[in-house]
Amino acid sequence: MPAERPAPRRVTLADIAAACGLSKATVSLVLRDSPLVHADTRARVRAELERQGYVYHRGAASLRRGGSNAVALVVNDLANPFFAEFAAGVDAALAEAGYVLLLGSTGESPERQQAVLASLAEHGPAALILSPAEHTDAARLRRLLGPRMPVLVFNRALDGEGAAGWDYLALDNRQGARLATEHLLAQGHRAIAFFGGHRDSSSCQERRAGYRDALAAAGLAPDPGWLVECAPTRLEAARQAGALFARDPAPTAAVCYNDAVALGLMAGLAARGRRAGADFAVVGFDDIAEAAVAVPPLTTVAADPRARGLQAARLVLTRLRGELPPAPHAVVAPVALRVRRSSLALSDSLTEGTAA
Amino acid sequence: MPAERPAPRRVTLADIAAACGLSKATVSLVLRDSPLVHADTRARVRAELERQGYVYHRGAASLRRGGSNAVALVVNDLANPFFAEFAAGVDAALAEAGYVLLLGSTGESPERQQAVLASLAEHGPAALILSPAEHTDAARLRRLLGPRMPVLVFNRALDGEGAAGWDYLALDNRQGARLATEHLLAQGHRAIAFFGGHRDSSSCQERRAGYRDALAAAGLAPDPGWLVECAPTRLEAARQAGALFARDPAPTAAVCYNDAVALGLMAGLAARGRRAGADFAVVGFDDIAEAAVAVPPLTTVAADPRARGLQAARLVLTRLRGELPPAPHAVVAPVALRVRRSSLALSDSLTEGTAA
DNA sequence: CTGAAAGCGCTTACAG
DNA sequence: CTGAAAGCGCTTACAG
Repeated sequence: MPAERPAPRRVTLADIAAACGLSKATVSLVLRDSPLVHADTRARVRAELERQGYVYHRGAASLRRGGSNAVALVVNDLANPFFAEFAAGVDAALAEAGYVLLLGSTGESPERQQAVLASLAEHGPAALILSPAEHTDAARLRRLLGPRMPVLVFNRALDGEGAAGWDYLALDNRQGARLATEHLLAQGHRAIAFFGGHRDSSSCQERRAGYRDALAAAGLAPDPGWLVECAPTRLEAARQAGALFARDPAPTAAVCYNDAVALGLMAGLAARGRRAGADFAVVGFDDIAEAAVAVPPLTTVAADPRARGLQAARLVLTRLRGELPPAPHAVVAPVALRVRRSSLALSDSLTEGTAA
Repeated sequence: MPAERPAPRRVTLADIAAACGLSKATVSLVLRDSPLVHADTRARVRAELERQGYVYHRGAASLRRGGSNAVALVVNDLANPFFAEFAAGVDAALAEAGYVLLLGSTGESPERQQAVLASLAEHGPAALILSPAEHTDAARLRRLLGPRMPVLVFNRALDGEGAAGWDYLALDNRQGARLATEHLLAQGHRAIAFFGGHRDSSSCQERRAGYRDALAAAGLAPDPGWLVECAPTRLEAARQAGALFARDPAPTAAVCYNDAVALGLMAGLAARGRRAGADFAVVGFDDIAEAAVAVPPLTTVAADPRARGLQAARLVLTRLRGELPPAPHAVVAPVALRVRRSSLALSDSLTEGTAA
């Protein structure tokens, strides 16, 4: 920006010190509320700081001290409500603690993830909260981040040597899928599919395990044809809906990998003349905002992403304060079933109930 | 993080220089791809950089050069899909240009906004993209940000001296509301309300102006009772729905301040036994994801927040390159009507059409 | 094509 | 309670 006046130099500690007839050292102590400084001096400095519109230069301070009040957050897709709410939670907790958020997103690409992290790492964040892209190579990540950066892995497990020593916050995927499946069993469904997700992602594996747990506890074995993979997006789910009915006996209900898939499935069912909640029961996972306003409203497993974000940030802050044991800390966040109308028993009708 | 080994000192330019038998200056030149350096030297340095896992220290570089590759983005609420998608667009464009995103959110509180900006400013971002909180005091903001920070104000106009010289990117609110209103007129509605928003926000004023434009062009004057204020949230809108029917003649359609309000109104209508799209026509503004899956699908004005984010970031990057005229640059982004089923003429039925 | 030196704005022992 | 000096890791003229 071309300025009229010849670039009004930035106000520094030296300016304040000179104006007060003090040394930079003393002004610096005032800035950090040192009790060493005489109250009168402090007041004088404070006034001058204010008068000149001084802005602290954190870069310089970080350089000198070797530290930073920035925390990096890298998610897959900020436009995904799950991650947006997660990020909002992280941001709130960090801001409260006086930290600043450096944000990046990867679009599920390990390559972009590497590039984004390299760029963020140059800013020397105090810690990293990472929701890893699919097929992340932990060893490669570790090479980039070095041995000392505190890392909290969120949502998807990272295996191998690389991830050793990194903290981990996950949803209780297994329990969530178990609850979802039990709910359908309780409504009389016996032929229950698990729909969507990629088999090789840790969260999908865990959710499938919970699904199997519940079936096994009910003495049922899932028909292999009831395990349908698809990308965790609405569009793909709508396209794959037909795969559920390829076999005989076809399922009468499905536990879905997540809400996006569940909503896509509901659209796919409609396109086939089937009504979710009436002809076919559906349960999702995540409880995104749309779940409540879908028609019929979607029964789902609530992950409370904002609470997860707060939790993640607090974990990291605790780690930074050195108050966490050195061993990697793994936390599994509880999850709850939110029952709505997409998962009625086959015999129930949808004509009851009121509009959303 | 307590480390086993006694804190393996960070690798610096000096280390690389020493290992290569060169000076720091030369290594620094290699880092910035200076053509001055001999190709062999460059290769040698590159290899050593890689071997030692060197990480550039941008803080130090910024301190010396006086510049930064960070851009700050401050929005009202990251959990709001409109802002989440906007932020995703900003992030994508910045990352592509090698910039890094510093994120903050204000929750519509001018106090928090002031605090968040103060915190971000200490990191010396190259520029700021700000979607201001309601009732922002531009002069106060200016005092905090100083005279030199390039600022792009998004979405809501800031008035007074304070905002002088700041760039501005807005939606074409007036035109959007006009399109929405014309659409309802074309379907035969004559008694059309403007529902939701706060009268004192610039975007609400603009949208109301577009609404009046369209009515005036059709030779109609809005009944004052058809201008209903309410907070731009779903819940408040649902509560206020009744206010539309307080007067006689009651409107048969409403242009809503945004989609959240429109969805709330649809729920409020349902609670009163009226069906949106059949008994009462509704149009929204924003085209959030839920608009397409609502029942009936919501006709709305598409703002394409992701595209706005890309646009905002590009504007700022152009400004930083000094390629924009010094005068403040104001851009009004076009907006388009997305016709769906919530805005049918009263006579139409909802039984036609296929599922979303 | 490469090096020696100064300096960006802060903080931190160390004196006094 | 306050000050002088060194140094964090880089870049930038200036020499050569």
